[in-house]
Amino acid sequence: MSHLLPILVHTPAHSQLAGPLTYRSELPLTAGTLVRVPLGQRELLGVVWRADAAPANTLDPGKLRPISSVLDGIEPLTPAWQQLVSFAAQYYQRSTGEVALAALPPQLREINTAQLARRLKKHAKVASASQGGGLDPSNATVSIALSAEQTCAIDQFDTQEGPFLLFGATGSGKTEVYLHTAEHLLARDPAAQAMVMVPEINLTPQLEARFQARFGPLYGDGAVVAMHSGMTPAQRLKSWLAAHSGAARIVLGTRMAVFASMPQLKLIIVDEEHDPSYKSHEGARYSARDLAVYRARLDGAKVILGSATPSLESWHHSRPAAEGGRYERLLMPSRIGGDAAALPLVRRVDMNHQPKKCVFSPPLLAAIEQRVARGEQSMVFLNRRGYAPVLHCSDCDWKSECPHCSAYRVFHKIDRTLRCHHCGFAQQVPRACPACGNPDIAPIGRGTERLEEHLAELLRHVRRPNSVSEQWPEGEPVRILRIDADTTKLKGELESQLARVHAGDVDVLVGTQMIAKGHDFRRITLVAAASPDSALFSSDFRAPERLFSLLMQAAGRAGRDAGLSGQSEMWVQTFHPKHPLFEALKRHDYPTFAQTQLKEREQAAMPPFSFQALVRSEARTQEVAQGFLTAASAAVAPLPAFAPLLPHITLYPAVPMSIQRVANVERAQMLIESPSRTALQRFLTEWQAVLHATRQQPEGKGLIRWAIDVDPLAI
DNA sequence: AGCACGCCGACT
DNA sequence: GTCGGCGTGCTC
Repeated sequence: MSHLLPILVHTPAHSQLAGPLTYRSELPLTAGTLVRVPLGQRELLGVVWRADAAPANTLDPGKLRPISSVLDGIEPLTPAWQQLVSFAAQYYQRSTGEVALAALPPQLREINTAQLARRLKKHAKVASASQGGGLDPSNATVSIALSAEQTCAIDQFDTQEGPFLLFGATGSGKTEVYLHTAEHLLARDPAAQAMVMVPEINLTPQLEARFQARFGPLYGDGAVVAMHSGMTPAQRLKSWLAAHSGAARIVLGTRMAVFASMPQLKLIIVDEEHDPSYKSHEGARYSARDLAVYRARLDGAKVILGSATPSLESWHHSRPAAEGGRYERLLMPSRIGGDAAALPLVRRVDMNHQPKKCVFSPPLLAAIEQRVARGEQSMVFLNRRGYAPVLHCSDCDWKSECPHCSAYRVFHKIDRTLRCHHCGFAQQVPRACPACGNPDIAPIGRGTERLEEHLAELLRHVRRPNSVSEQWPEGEPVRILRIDADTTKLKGELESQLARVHAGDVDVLVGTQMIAKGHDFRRITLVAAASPDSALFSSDFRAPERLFSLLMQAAGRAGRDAGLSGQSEMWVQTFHPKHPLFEALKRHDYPTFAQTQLKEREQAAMPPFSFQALVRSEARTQEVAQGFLTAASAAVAPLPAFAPLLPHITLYPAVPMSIQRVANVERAQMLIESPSRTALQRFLTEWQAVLHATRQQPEGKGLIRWAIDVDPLAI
């Protein structure tokens, strides 16, 4: 007698195939088993979602198709993993099939059973060969002296349940705490696994190296595996199988790693938990940080969120339990190395009192020159790449608008192009104004390219004193290096450029936020934010939080070498030196900043005191994009299912997105807000059907696509 | 989402 | 005369 099984395949929520599909199988299969099934003309990877009875549905059981094959050799996915997927799909309003299959390595979807069997065989051989390399963990404990704060944090971690928010200043040794907690865990439980998440691929190599150095000798080279989108499909499959089989003890990766199958997961670490990169921007728009906390509960694992500038959400969750907090705060306010390793002095330059239109204020320039003279390194960052954000004709007022987007094309002097940073459209810079023929078209504003050029000009006469050579009898010229997305497009370029900085082959580093994050520059004693003001008055209510976090992280780049930290400085050029954000920055005082921000958020009923979702729509015209949203929200009122929900929901009008047109597609959005997460969830679940139906209505004609973003980061 | 089928414009 | 555009429709 054959069994009927509900099986998930990759089908989007807005198709009629939202739920699991039913297939026949001669053999009974447990839930979580990976199978291949026919769907139409194709054969797809599927996951058996439940082992027992198939759901009653209207399909004729005689017409159900049989499973093609079972991917034996791969253990079924665990109930906890299935629950994580179910929750994520429901919370982020996507189909379970889409989330489940997107969480599996892409190569698993393509591979057939025979290929897989071959891979597994190879895999097993390699695994058994490297097994012998491990030492006895008990006598190999690496002893690095911990600070009192680190010891205290680790003790708290050991004795409490969590979730934990590790609030530690940059340089306070958070990584060492991560290593210790993982080490304890793996030594205590020979099967236990740990997951470590970092926000960006760029940051994985250095952390991976540290974990590999610590755990490789104990558990063999295969014990630490990486998971991020920069890996080849084959590498990803390999890591996934290692994690799934339990061979990998530590999985280190970006947000996608939160879905890794780890049957013995006992510890999750989310480093730089405030970083916006943890929020996915396509497909299911999940927050890996939030899912990590949820997953920890499902798997019975402990979770640590670490940051020097936590997200206001996490900070709020870690308020005292008496006030309703749910996270334990672990505090590490001091830098390692005692008084000598003090945080850098923050200097604000009031640009109102500097020469008009100057880019580098005289005092900042003098400070940089001083560092050069002392043989120390400086770092200047500016949140805009390219040479100038706009090209402008003074005669006819022509500007370098992108023909496909509602944005200016950025002037890149290096290859004399105008490039749209939204759609990628690039052209050679015209010799004269394309509108009126005026040859005098000028760049407005500045990006990192121009900053680098300008700085080189200003420092032209400055000489480095050391290593006096015959070629440069009066000392060598200043060496400036620019690092941004343009200089690091090719693989390995970032690494080689960072290596130059570390080797001391660079005096001044210029770049975007990229250089402010994570990289551990030992010899930098001056960090400068060239022009951070724009974020102060942004319409995005999270802009101040992001700016503060960026500046704190940047400040943390300075003086990491204890011997140099006494003289390290963070410079901020601003027209608003008395702004509370900079006041708090000067004192390195995140708690006060957070308190002020949270108070404002509470008064304005914004997250984390309310819950938001965004529906975005795209069409050829703004009218269609907005019309669809308006129609879908209007359709809600007469439906009885919404009656109990509507009192708790605020539906805002449809508006164009801040960059309204990208690649000739008009974009609109609608904000939905509620003081109750549950009410918002219920509303969205009901509304999905309405949105789908609206697409079939006249108002949906011409719509390209729509998507729901729960807990959006930018509005 | 894929992949078919299906009906209208510029090419070997 | 075909190749190929993307508009509906279906897949357990």
